[in-house]
Amino acid sequence: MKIATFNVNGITARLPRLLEWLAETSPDIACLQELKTSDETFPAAALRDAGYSAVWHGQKGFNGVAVLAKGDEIVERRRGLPGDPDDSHSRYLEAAAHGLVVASIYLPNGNPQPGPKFDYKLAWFERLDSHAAALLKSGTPVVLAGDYNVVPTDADIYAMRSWRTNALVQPEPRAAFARLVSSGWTDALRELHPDQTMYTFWDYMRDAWSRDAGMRLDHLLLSETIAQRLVAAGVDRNVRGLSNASDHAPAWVEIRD
DNA sequence: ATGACCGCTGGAAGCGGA
Repeated sequence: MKIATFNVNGITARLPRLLEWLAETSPDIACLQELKTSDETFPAAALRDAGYSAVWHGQKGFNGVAVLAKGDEIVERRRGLPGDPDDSHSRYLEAAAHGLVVASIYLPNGNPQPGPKFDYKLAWFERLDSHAAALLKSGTPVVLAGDYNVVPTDADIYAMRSWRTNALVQPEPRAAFARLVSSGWTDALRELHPDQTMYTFWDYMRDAWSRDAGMRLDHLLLSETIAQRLVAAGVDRNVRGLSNASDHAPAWVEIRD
């Protein structure tokens, strides 16, 4: 079974590329981020025609997350993280499909830092940490997949020089990510590819793609019973090189049945 | 090298993104 995550950077603009990618790679479950559209304008019919059921939490203009599952399997479990009733951003959606629980995560970017957006990022991370602990405690097989907006280590970015003050590489979100992983999750891409660059994002600016000036921002964290079944993990880099591409490429894991 | 690219909104330039 293949589970993927893809920050589409606008599902309206990206729909042709998204449908191509689904047809070519046929993930059983796909988590999407940055829909940048409202619930009413989510392209559910086109995805259904492509063979996928979906749950989604849209937001006009920015944010927005969805989970797709092959067939009619998907059931929504939760929209939004517990812990802050005033949080209006569409950044967390949890669903059950094909015998798993899967969450689509779009962690706040946090720039500029320091500042209120960075504080929001760290607070959101704490709420994710608490909820992830509750999921682990339940014993359910879980995949937490999405755009964490964290470059975990210096090995996950082409160069630190022009990003040193950026929220993506600060010690606090890095520590939060490391703490989350060490609480019982497996960072699937790093687990199977400890020494390779596994970039998932290349900036539109400064010819980042052609220079391979990328970074690893999109992660799939596996609970223990899923991690034991992990057989492959990768990034569909070619998707980033297409015309009208998102600035992220899909990342995926293959789980033994 | 603080470089100027995208998508979206609104109906122009500005915001948010990373």
